[in-house]
Amino acid sequence: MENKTSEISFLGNMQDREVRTVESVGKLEAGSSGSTEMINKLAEVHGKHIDQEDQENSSMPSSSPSRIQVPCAMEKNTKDEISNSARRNQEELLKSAEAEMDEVKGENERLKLLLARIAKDYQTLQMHFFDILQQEKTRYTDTASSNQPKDQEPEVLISLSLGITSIDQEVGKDEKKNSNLSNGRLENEKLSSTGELSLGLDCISEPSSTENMRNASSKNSIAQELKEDQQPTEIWPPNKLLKTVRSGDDEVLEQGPLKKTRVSVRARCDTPTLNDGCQWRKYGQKIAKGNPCPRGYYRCTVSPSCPVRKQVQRCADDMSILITTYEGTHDHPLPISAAAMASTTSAAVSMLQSRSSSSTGIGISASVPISSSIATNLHGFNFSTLSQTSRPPQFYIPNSSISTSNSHPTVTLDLTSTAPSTSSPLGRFSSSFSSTPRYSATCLNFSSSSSASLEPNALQPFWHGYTGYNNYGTSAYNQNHIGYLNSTGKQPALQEHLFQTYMNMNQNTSQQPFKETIEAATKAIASNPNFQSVVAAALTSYTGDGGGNSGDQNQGVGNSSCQKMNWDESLRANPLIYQSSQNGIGCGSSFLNIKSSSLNSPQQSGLTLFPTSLQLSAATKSSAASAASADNSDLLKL
DNA sequence: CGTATTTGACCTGCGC
DNA sequence: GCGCAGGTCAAATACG
Repeated sequence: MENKTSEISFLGNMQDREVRTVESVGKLEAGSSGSTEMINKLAEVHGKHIDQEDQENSSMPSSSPSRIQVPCAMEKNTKDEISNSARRNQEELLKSAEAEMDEVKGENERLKLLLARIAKDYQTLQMHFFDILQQEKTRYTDTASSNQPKDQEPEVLISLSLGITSIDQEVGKDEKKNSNLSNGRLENEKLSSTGELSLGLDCISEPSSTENMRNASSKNSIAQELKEDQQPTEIWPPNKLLKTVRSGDDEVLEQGPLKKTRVSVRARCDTPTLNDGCQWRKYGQKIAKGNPCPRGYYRCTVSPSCPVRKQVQRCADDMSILITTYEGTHDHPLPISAAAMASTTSAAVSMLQSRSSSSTGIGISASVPISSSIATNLHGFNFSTLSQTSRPPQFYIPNSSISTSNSHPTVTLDLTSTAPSTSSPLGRFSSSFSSTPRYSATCLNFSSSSSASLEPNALQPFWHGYTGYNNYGTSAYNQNHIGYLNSTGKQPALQEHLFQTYMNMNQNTSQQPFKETIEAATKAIASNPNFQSVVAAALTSYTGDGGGNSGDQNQGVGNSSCQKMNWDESLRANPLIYQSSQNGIGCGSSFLNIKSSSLNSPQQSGLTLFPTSLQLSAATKSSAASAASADNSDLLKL
């Protein structure tokens, strides 16, 4: 709405400019020897007809701002007194004014069209949002009454729309696929863990999100315990079965001895860690086999009980690439920067799970629409389960892939899209599977559309994210987060040393020219740590005081709990917002868009899981234009 | 002094 | 059962 308001204001200014232009022309004519023809012409252009009689008879200025008055007596006098040269000059001025007016008029028309389009988009989005809410509500009612007898808590909405999968069936096939495709790039990433991955927006207490998380729970539990209503999703409390998740509790979903799905993000990042919108505390570091760079272990500190952890490691082959692996589910609301990523990663997880649910998922090559905020911001990653009914705009991330290991599904998002042609993402991601045969997996190769495809909707997630977080205190949180990262830019000495050494070595050699300006711009934005702050500032400017979290911005973890509580209170005080934020509805949720390259399985289950979002298309990997157009078309479908 | 990071020890899971 | 590797814990250390 703020954008629209801005457009309206801008349009109003332009209209005012037009009026002023006409008025100035009228004054010019009135003050000199302007002919009545020109005056009429001007008036007609402006949509106002000035008849001859008015021009000749009226001696009083009209009260109407659009009416151009020419004193007759004065005009007659000027005809006699002003020379031809002066008349020509004024005619020239008149012509220039006409031209200016025409230009302004054209611009005005363009702005009108833009405004109409924005209004239409907004209306569409709003309708879509309400539709999602309605369907979520309906689903909650249905599942609570039939499928979830154990859930006594009304807050718990159980929805099986996402991730009811059975990966087991594909394990062998996946292994075979992986062994063929492996090349060693992801050797650093451990792909052994399985189960559910859900990071980000989805709070456990949130009904739909809880449901979604259960839906996203691991293949084993679903396949083997399909009849059991509650699917535990948390692995840290081992072997405990989920009973009921209560709203507002710090409890996390518990699950059996199942491992969680992981989402691995590969991104070129010159900072120690990706600014993913959360606050992390490092609790360990290990030298992983085959990689000189140590792997850092972080846990989320936004909430004391938050089980989400991540692993950060530089890629052995290319130390400019930072591999961040997320695991777990946030039990707290997330800032907008993190929320913007939630839908993307959840889409990736959903992709994995939907694929896994299929019995014929050998070697699926698919593209997953990724929130452009990932590519443009690289600041936030959340794994929130999505409502199957939501159909947010889709964005494509180059070189992203989903790889399901043997009972250890891993989603890999490759954001290192600078040189898609240099190495196939398929081969790149398959390497780890050969090196770790026990983790054989099917590599879901996402389309490697160039980053240019992200351009058209670059800020779309922020728009959506803001709509879902307008009471969230996003500004303060983001700024706080930025300050935190800046102040805690420390890095493991070895890792930093290795990386800095690498950067120094490649500083002169890695600056190969970009072939596409857009791609260069996208990369620049992605690598710019200040981009988030700019976006946050922009959002703040739109929202004003969006929430009560306008406190210290540069404080780190110390005040995070306070802010978290504020968010919790704020969100829970507003169930609608809270729900939407938890579902990622308002965060530019992205959905899977399976592309046709070697798509072996039609993914009936995937379609079932994402009836409205999953699309089959024939986009090619290198077709940035087609991807962009697809993005636009998807946006229109909202 | 409080908090975050470091780092060695310990635990766990998997393969042989 | 043993060894390896990943992952976690917690005391020590660093930092503001």
